[in-house]
Amino acid sequence: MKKGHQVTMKEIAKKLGVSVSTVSRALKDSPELHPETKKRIVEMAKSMNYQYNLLAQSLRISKSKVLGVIVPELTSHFFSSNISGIQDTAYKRGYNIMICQSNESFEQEKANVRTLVSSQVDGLLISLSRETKNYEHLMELYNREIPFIMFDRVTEDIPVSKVTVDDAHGAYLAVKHLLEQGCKKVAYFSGPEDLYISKKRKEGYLKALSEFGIPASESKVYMTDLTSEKNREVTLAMLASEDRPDGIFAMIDPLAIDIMMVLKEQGLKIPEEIALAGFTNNPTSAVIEPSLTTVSQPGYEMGQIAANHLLDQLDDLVPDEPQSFVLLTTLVPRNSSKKKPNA
Amino acid sequence: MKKGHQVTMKEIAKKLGVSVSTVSRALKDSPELHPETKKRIVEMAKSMNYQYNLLAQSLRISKSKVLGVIVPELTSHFFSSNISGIQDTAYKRGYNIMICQSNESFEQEKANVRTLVSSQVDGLLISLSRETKNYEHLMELYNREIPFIMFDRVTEDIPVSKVTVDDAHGAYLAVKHLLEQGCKKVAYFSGPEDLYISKKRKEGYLKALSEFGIPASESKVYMTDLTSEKNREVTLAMLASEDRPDGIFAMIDPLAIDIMMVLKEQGLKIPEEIALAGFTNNPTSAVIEPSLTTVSQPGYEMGQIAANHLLDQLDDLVPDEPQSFVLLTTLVPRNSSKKKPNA
DNA sequence: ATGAAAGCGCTAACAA
DNA sequence: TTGTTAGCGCTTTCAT
Repeated sequence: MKKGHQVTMKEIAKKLGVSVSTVSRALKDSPELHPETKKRIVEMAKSMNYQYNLLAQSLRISKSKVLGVIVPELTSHFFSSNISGIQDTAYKRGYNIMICQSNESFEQEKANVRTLVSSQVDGLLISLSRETKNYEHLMELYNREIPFIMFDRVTEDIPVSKVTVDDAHGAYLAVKHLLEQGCKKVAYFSGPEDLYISKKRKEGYLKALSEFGIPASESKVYMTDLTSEKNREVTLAMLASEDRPDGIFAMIDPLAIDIMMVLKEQGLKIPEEIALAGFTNNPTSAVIEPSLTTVSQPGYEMGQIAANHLLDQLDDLVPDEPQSFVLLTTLVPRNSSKKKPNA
Repeated sequence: MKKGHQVTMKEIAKKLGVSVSTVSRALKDSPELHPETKKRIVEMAKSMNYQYNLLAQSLRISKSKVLGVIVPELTSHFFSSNISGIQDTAYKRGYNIMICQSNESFEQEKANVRTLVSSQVDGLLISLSRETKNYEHLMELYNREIPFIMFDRVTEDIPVSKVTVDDAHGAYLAVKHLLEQGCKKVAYFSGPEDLYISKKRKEGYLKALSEFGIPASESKVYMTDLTSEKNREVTLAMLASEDRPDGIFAMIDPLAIDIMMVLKEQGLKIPEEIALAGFTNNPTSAVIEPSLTTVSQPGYEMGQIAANHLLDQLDDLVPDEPQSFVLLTTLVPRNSSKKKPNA
């Protein structure tokens, strides 16, 4: 299937007996043009159904007005919120976005970076895959001075701007809340150890424990690769453990929900026998039963801020020095943790 | 912030004392080249950190290898599944995707079409906004012979390929199931009347009723604009109605879930007093309580099929005639409707 | 097996 | 106020 012919400036010029530059100027609404000529050209363009060729412009001005976005997966509500924020913001500022998903694969992520760079995106917004522990591909972007920033799944090893939430504090709020509800033995269910958010949220967990004078124990930290199978397996292992926890803080909501399913299936009362809190505030968490206590993470706003900052950098509206944006999280107490009626 | 310099073929050519055409041929692995020259060039390119400029290629060959995608919203699980399928497929076949969201606005959708066309996408995949009742912008694409196809939210007024599910049949399955469970008065909760899926699913609803010898009544059809407020309002109106339904088929899961919330809040037993079924099979539906009976709609596969078909058209692998892909849906019976233990 | 040259559609410095 | 010209980075036909 071949595309139909597209009208070019050249054709408009010919029809009107003017030069292409004049057409270009008229269509750009340049002031140094006779209003009459401008009018004729604009009208002719409209009548010929002229459509600007952004590709040609991009090549000429060495700017594509396209932002590349790489996320681990498109179907997670959190990431699609991010993208939504990025897309709306970019669009408002005259940019389009090109999207890739790494599917949590390091190799795929590297390939994504490559194609987006080849496509001449003006900048990139990246959220790292679970597998990414080596940052050479990012270092290369950095060395080649291709503007990019990271969000949510970031690394501190690369000196670029980052947009995250106060992961440690959010986790602290959740765990503190569980302790305030009377939990004595709170477990932390964590994703892969080297994930930035796994670490940060653990910090908050430990801080809350220590504040309540509870000695931390590695036996209360449960690690999963975040697949449903593993989540289930680890939860069952926890239930079978000698010193069964009476409260759980899960690193992300989907994990918390998997845990909840197992607890319910095993006939445990939530929150009476075991309280539960997550992190993200996915839509599901509000409607599940019992409703899930969680920490809200403003995905859409993160996307907006990330995109605006990157575009500000591109437009030299802000200094080039990397900046860190840390968004606030808030605790959303719900029934999965409320042991006390007044809480 | 300015981007760093990018190496071009010209520079490689100069360094090696060959012509640009030779470099181009080497990098394309053209057979009519001395293997030795080819090797030298490829190695030089690597050592100079050469990155292909897809933009320049696109302009030259009049193909961007980019697909444009327009969806009503990015954050819905169904649409992000579609996009995921489209992205994976496109990527595998050497294409990138550019994404826009219409935010359910007709004006925005028209603007999206315009920018994507300006960006010289090779083809478009479109799912219509709720507001779209006028198809001139699509007709223009059609007349300008820009390949595009529609998915999920389609219109029959434009002769292009479409990817949908058997909406009517899926709805029929759901309603039949409710009737088999003993419901006597089944209501249909519908989105905006002129939406393709509203109409199709109503067809299925009516068919099931007639098969069970139940006279259809417009008073059992409840219309909402799908906002949570309106959903709630309409549900309350239904509960207050004289002849209260004992079963509800909701056009999409999010609507079903809003309805469920109101029913639970009003103290109604689901499914005993009122049974409920949705359509889409969102992840939430499986974990909510009671779990929601629904019709599964393969979003990812729809995206794959849509993208593959469009690319097949672009590559002349299939005839240009519009084709309709109707994917099968299956009933997913869950607790929100199971009145009989053996069902 | 390789090079020269034209050109994709546009912009912008320079000329007139 | 408008035109001429060169060129963005690449591909491809036509020579050699």
